[in-house]
Amino acid sequence: MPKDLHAEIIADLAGALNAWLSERGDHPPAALGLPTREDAGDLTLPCHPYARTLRQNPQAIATQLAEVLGAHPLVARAEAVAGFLNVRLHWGAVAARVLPWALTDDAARGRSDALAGRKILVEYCSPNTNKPLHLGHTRNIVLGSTVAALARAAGAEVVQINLINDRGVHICKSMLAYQRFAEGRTPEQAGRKSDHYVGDLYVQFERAFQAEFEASGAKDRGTDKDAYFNTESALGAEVRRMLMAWEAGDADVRALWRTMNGWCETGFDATYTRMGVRFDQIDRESQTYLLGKDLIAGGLDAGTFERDPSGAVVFDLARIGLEGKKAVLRSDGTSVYTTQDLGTAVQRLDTHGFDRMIYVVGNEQDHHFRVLFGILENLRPEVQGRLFHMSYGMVELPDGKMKSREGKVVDADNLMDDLHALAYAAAKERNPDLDDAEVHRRAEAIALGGLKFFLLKFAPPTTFVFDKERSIAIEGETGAYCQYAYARAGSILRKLGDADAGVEPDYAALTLPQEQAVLKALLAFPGEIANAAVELKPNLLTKATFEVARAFAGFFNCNDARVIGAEPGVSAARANLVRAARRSLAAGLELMGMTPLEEM
RNA sequence: GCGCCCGUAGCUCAGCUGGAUAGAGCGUCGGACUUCGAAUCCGCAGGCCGCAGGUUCGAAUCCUGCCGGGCGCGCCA
Repeated sequence: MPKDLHAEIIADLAGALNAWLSERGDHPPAALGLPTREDAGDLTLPCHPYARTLRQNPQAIATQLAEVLGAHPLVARAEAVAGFLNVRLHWGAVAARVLPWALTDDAARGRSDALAGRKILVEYCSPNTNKPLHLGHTRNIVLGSTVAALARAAGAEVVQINLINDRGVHICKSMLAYQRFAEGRTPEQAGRKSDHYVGDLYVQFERAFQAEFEASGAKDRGTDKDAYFNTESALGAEVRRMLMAWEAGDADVRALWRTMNGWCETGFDATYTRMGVRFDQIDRESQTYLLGKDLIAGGLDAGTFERDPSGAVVFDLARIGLEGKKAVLRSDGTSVYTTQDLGTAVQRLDTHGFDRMIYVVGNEQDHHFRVLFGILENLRPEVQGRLFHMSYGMVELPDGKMKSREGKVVDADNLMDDLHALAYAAAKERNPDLDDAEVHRRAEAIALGGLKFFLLKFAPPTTFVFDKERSIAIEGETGAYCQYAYARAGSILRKLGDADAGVEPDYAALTLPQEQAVLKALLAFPGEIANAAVELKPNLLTKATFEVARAFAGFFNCNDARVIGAEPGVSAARANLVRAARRSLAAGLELMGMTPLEEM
């Protein structure tokens, strides 16, 4: 079982403090934490909370506790300052415990049992089959796949699900455009990636509809576009006719639908492959959209739902502290989006019996998920606390937010091509004589790694502006910086060879600040990763990995801390420090779906 | 009108289950290559934590009210 050494050391010290405290009555357990002040040492305990129960001032308590810890072998110094107990660790002694652990224990690679034995479903991506994936999907995919990887590292059994929206009006628009404008051409004949080809048709439809709308003069009569589509529009009528034909199972419509969805999904698969993601389960709305009706009927009998005067079945949102009523079945008996979401969730509960189901969906649907979860908890009380909406903010462009209706989107494939081109140019400049295929391989690793790191480094709720140049930069808190640290660590070890084989490492000699910084980052790594997994905060993963990289860079550049040329025992100890850093770095990169590079 | 999210250094963002003198990256300025990769590293400067109250020994963090920005509030998906 992975061992979080940092937690263990803290628990060890806290145990001594708690023993002292409990001899003097009931007190909250000692919460040793990281100090905010740089000169306060390595661990700190505020003693103010004990002042009342011990009837002593905090400084006096801290002073006595300092004496308790002073004798501990891992403690170099314990002192009381302004009511705080500050502990400075004996880093030589700590190093002797940290490095053997960091080189072998799975915890140093981010593995934990924080979610051991749990079954976790992660639904993400959720594309529509009428246009290619865009930057928003990219954030979604990177968040979803990383959360899945983190959960797996934390010991969970993970099922990654992609729910494909493959039916509905928008699909019919592309299909109609195909019939009208495509002259039977396939994507191959048109020379287009197949999902882009379908997207082109969708745009053609929107253009034709816009022209029809403008020519109709409906706008001057005060009719907006949506209303026009649903009432007057000839194109709108055709789309609706096609949707009805689809629902009736019309053979020709179904055949075209299958073909065009196939084009889309084939194109998506290429994008997923390039991004390095893979799903365990594909759900298609064409197969799930009728689910939920039985559930509604049952809930109606049980009193969860009620029938309103028009005949629709509704859920009273007052039951979950919200206002209004949510229709779960139209008055004509047909289902709404929520109907199938309910059905799909219950089906997954029955087939998987999950402990957690995580929906990775943008924050514009926060309300929808509050309602959905509220209804589900009424229908199936056992899901309480098991449903999570991993809500995330929009990605904006340097010149404003994305608007798909205005065609103002960044296509995911094009974006990756752009980043690759930028990374390639930089790599080529650095390595003009290197084999071109190898330059491309490195450029791809830097481009995709940089993209993922950049998308993960922001807390999920944060809306941010995507910056291509920054995303592949090596300076600062970036993916390439972490890859570079990994490569430089490898460079030392290659040069070192087996020079330290059989040499007893002198860990007690690792007392330089640059060495301690690496040890600290290694110690903190597992806890951060486990936290990232449990709290659904992938930005903790980028942070923890970056901290290892940064500490290592400081060590690497320190001339007093050279591996090669140092006294043998010291050299061996430092070599193991490098190996340990490289091991944790590799783990961090892997969890983010990034490719480590031996040379850059 | 109601709900949710956000407001922190010139810029982009962490920190938000309360702890000391609020952090990181970028940018600016100044340093470090005869030595393991200078694509790096080190340092300086830079803050009414949107505003005003409240709770507390202690508030960026919790509560209330404002101000500013975003997203929602459908028998759409």
